[in-house]
Amino acid sequence: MQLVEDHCAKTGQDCAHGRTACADCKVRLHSICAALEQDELHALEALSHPTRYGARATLFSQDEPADSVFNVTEGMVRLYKLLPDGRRQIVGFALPGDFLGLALMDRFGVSAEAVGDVSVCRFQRKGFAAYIDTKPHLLRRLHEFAGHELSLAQDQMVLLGRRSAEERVASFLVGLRERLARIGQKSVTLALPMSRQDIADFLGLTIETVSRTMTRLARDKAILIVPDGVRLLRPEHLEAIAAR
Amino acid sequence: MQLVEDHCAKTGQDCAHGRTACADCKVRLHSICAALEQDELHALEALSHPTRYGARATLFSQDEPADSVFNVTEGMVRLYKLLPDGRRQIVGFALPGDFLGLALMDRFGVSAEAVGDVSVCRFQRKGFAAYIDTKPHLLRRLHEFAGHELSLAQDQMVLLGRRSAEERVASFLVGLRERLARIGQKSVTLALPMSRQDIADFLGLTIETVSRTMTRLARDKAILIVPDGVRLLRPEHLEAIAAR
DNA sequence: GCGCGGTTTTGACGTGCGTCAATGTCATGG
DNA sequence: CCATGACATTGACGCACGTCAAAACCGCGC
Repeated sequence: MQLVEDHCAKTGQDCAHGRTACADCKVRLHSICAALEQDELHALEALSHPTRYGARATLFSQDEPADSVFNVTEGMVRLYKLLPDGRRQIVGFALPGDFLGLALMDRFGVSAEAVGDVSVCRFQRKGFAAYIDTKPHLLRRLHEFAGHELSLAQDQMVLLGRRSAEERVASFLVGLRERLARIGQKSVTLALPMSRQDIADFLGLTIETVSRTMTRLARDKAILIVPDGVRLLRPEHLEAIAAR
Repeated sequence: MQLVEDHCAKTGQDCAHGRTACADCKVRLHSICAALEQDELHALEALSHPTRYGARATLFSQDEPADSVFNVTEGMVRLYKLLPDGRRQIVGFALPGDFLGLALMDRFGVSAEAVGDVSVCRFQRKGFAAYIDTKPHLLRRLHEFAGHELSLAQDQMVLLGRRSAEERVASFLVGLRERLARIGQKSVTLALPMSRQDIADFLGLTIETVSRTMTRLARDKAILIVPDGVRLLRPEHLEAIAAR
């Protein structure tokens, strides 16, 4: 996943580090931009509709026709499924550089909401697909990306099916840290813009269990709970719990 | 997912119905063969190494280099992940027509074992990739297939994170029935070649809970437990529980 | 038939996490 | 400054599912 670095080295821009979008590359195709030449990037950008969403805004919702594809450029998006009785499972959080609705047919099957304020590049599905058809190597890249997502989903299955509350919370923190590091934020202090309810719905727990578990980790000096986030005091310890 | 039907109508063979492979199509590309012309199918078949595995044989295992791609033609394969302490999560069961190792990079991250006896077409990853590069429409198909798998994985996350034991078992039975129906076995009597331990590890439960839950469903006359399988007596009832 | 090993079922009991409810924290706004 | 409301934490308690252990079942070989 050094792809952005590649691209940035090539263009001399720092679109990877979360500050601004490239002057020549508003679209944040972190995981695939290295496969694209400059003119291809521009072509893709020309197709995109840059859009902003406020906190809690809905990008799309399950069972609705999926006529758009999104590339997140700023902020965080929660992807979730609702059961008829209101139970919710968050199936993922999308960060800058992530694609939404890529590997989809005609329905999403998943809903997406902005966690805080969010910027995206939206594409008409049809136009996007048509462009991709002209760039086979780009399609391969997208396919690899889908494989990566599938692998994350499988890890999440293990977490939900077989791990204790403590292991879930530790994996969550460590996993988030890794993802943030990959897009240029390598701090040991993690921003957690999502609510405890979101974390609980992601980890298959309740608010209370998440809260108690974090308190316990804090008591053990593994983390420090700060406003809107967490500082990892003993990342090795968390990793040990997560890898268990 | 009527694709096999399309292909079979075209070729006049009945490769879809689980009896034999097509005379002209040993490879069972259920989900993609409709995208292929006859000569393309033959080209693909020429690349394949038909292989048989006995019960419990390992097709590949997590952390091992993934140099092959598999197309299941007969039998059932369990895909699972192991935690260091031996806990196991089955992330899926592969049926005839399914691909294994498709959307993968250099490692599988997942292990695969034959449940009973299994036949597959194995491909060298490199050769397979090279062939696919010459057929962009085939790659698109594979990509759609990956999207379908991702969607199944997300459903499984909801199941593991938010559903009761009864809901898990009912969804499992109904889901398996649907998948079997799609490959031509439309009976209300399901073969369950996998052990209770497998079912438990798939559903994030224990053997005992699976057993008790099935017994309860049987007492309620929703199912009838038969040797190595289950007959669905009131599928609507199960579907109601599963959809809940 | 009988014994044997593996799997499944059943029962009695334990516990990790869920539920319910009270309390604390913090931002917002009058 | 206090009132308000949203969210997070904490505590007391309950329950669905896990654990442990004892049958029961089911080929399979002799």
